[in-house]
Amino acid sequence: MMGKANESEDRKMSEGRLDLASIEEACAGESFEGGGHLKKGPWTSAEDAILVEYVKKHGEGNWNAVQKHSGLSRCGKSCRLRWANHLRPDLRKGAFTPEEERRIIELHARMGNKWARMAAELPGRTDNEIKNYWNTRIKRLQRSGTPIYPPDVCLQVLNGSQDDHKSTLPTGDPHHHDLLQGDDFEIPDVKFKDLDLHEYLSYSPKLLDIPASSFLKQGVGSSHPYNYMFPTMHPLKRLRESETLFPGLDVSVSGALPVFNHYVDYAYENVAEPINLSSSFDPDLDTNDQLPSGVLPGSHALLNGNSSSSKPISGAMKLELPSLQYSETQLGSWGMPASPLPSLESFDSFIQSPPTEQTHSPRSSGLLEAILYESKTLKCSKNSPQQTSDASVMPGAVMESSPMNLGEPNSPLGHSSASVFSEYTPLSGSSMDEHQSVETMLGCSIMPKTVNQDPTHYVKKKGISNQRDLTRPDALFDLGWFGHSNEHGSDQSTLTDAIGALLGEDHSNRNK
DNA sequence: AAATGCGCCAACCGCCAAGAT
DNA sequence: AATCTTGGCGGTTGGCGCATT
Repeated sequence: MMGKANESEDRKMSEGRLDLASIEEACAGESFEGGGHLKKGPWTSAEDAILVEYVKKHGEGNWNAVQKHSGLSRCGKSCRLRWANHLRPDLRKGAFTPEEERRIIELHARMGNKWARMAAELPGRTDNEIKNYWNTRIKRLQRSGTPIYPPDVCLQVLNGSQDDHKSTLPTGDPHHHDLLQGDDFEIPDVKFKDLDLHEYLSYSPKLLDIPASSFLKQGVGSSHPYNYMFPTMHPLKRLRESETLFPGLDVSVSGALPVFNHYVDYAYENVAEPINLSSSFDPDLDTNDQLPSGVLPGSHALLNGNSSSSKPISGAMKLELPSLQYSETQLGSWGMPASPLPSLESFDSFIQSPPTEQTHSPRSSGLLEAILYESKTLKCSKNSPQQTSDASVMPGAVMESSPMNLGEPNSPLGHSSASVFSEYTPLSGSSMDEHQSVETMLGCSIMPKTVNQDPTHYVKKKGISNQRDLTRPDALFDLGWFGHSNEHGSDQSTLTDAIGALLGEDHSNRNK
């Protein structure tokens, strides 16, 4: 494009070869120079030269002074971007190497769309570059129906994040940064146990007839280069509200909702009344054709009271479906026995991937998150006296009576859970009133944990909450979802139970 | 050969946080 | 304390070039 046209010249100029004639030309060419009009659009080599010269003289920063000192009719912002993305001498040009690509995948798995932070991990690369790369890659995968994260990356992230977080703990090695280097957040007072994820996932091994560890590990070594387990998650935009949404709430708790952080966000945004949230998996509705019209299978109907549920699944759904690809073929490629796997429908009930065509969207909830979310909510539903569902009954039927499901066909909650989990981006802030609603909605109280007596502690610490990308696959670990037992001593067991129940449920359904 | 679609990527835009005034 | 300025970040746009039809 524009840049391409100037690419060669840009390179030349960025190498420091100034052409004074070009500079004059650039300045002269700006008829509006100094007139308050700032040029936009592609940079010319002459402009680049001016900027390079300016930076040589004055160094980086104070970009708004560029115009004043150099006569360049570009806003400071534009100058900064141009310098950072194209003129910096330490820039590394050219295509990403395979190592870099893998690194990007890993980083994205950990950080989400934190391009700048990712760029910091990739010397010579810019956030824009990475972002572009990722976006095009997403599109490609979207088209091909391939999940985003390779299983080995997922595993690495999962395992690695545990380590990483241990390292971020007060007792951890402060020099161990690895992929989390540059994270400006901490997890204060979060005590990780030597807990193996596999314990959780193997809680109900019968269920899949394979150890849950295999579940995760099967993907490693898959011959499928893009046999990814986790989909791309759209991290919350800036969940600034999160701090105020959960005032005084232990980050390990508020943060321990990564699975449905979008949901929470969403809920805060839209839920006016307390609602009962439980797993909405309805064993009786585990096939699409049995569903009431417009109702998505499983838990996702739960959140579907509205447009999503009322409109045809196809089409719009395509944009919201998880990128987890559960084609039998792919499952097989993960090395997992086909039969022991939960039926597609079963998994779909978790993650709302309609067992229809191979749909794909990188912008969707991940399997692990979905499972955990479901399990968590399931547990919550069991514990919540407000739940209309019998704990012994498969969760999900509840949703039929969910106000958001029945009463508000146009409620935004009608989004599929997948979309809610992964896609929904709040349009505005939320209120404390809504906070209350969500707690109720979740069907279980989110127990505040006084990690820091100052409820604004995390807010003050440059966005401990909002900077942490809760949608990252490892967010669970980051935030102590796994291996973190709060003082209520319930998280771990709760989760374990919930997963067990959930998996068991799934299992039972599979055997139907 | 022309039309169309898609990939790539530079640049812009809006928002936000931090610092300065 | 309020306002302004600056820099940074993430999302989006739009144009060029290539491939396909």
